[in-house]
Amino acid sequence: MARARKNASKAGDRRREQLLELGLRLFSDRSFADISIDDIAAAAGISRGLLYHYFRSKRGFYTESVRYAADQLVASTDTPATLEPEARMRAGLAAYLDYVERYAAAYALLLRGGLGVDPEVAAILEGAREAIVARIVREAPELEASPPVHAALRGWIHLVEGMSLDWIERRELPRERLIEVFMAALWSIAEAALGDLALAGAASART
Amino acid sequence: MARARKNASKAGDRRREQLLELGLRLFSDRSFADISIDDIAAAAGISRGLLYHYFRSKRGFYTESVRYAADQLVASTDTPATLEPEARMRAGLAAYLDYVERYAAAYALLLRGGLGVDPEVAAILEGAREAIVARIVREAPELEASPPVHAALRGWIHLVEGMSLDWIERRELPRERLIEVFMAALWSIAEAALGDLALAGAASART
DNA sequence: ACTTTGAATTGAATTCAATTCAATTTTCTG
DNA sequence: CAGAAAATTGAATTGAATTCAATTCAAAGT
Repeated sequence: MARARKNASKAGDRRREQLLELGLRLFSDRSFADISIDDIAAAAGISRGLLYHYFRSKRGFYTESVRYAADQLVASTDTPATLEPEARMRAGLAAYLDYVERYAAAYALLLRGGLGVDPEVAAILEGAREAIVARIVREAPELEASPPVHAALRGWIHLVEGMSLDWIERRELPRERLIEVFMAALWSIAEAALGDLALAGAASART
Repeated sequence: MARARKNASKAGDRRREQLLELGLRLFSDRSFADISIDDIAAAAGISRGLLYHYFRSKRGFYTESVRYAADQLVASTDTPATLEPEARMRAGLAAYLDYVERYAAAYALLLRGGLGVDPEVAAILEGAREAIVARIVREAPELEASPPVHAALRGWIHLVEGMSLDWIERRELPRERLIEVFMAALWSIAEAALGDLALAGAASART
């Protein structure tokens, strides 16, 4: 029975995941309100009721789809610890844009959730941002972990998110330039948040 | 009858506006889904049906509340044309933060699309951003209206929005420093978007 | 003052979609 | 194979949004 449970649960997990991937696609095409449980069930080729076996509610399904995308994103931007801080930062941004490009729909879903939405979705997004901020602070020796730096980094992430979203829609900047914008903004924002010269050494050192 | 029409319509508009203000308050406390038409009607002291006299639907009511807040925000950040460009920019940001502080709830509502963010709400936000970008370009002589500059400015607005939202919740930075961060970020982002030295003169001139 | 007209207002009736649940089938294990 | 647990279904329920026919109200013209 132990194995049964385990197998069953493994099969169940796979199915769950397939459903979440479907959710990603559906919710990035049409809005939450425009999609009914029946639509989802039909698209998945299962019954209405089975969806409730896997997910608490329609909203729960949406929430989990968002969480799924957020986890993917955070995981896919992890970078090798062997790189120098600045190179590592660039590598992280490149990986971020890779994700944005490859899973444009999932990324849009994630951010279309908006800056807030319902508390649970907001918490998921906040968690993803916090994970990225924590990683940057851990990796960038010249940024001390003070509240101003945190505020600056969170702001910077909003910039990255907003410009990335625009980028997949309009392609107004070449990819490399976009990364340059992110790098330049990161330093100037952190510097300004701390006060005039606190980071001057580090900032000019990088040039 | 001409006067009757006009009066009637004027009274109707006033009422509509009161309802929208109520909507602003309600929707920033609880989420769209958590508030029923009956809740709204009860809070307004009117009947369910009358709400449908003034607004197409529950969603329509929400959408118009958002539009109302967006218009307020854009209007309240207009600045006197008599100021020098940089001072004008600072004045605009100060006005922006004034709005954010005074109408924190409305501001939060604005940036929270709502579950799944329907296209109409997204369009309202996009429109508000575009209005602000257009104003900045019009007022800042050193920014030519090229696609890269537009992309940079839209990104910068996301930064401003995100940090402002954080700011009212956590107050990690003093107001003046926040404005400094915005100013510093604006130049470095625009500069980086254009390419290495295009704005160098203007950027250092401001210091 | 009186009638007409259209807007404001109501609440009961309808509709539509989410959720629940008891029953059935499938899948695994001993 | 028996029998338990999980997967799966669809009919029944529920709750909230929307519609609408009826009523009140306020202003305008006569």
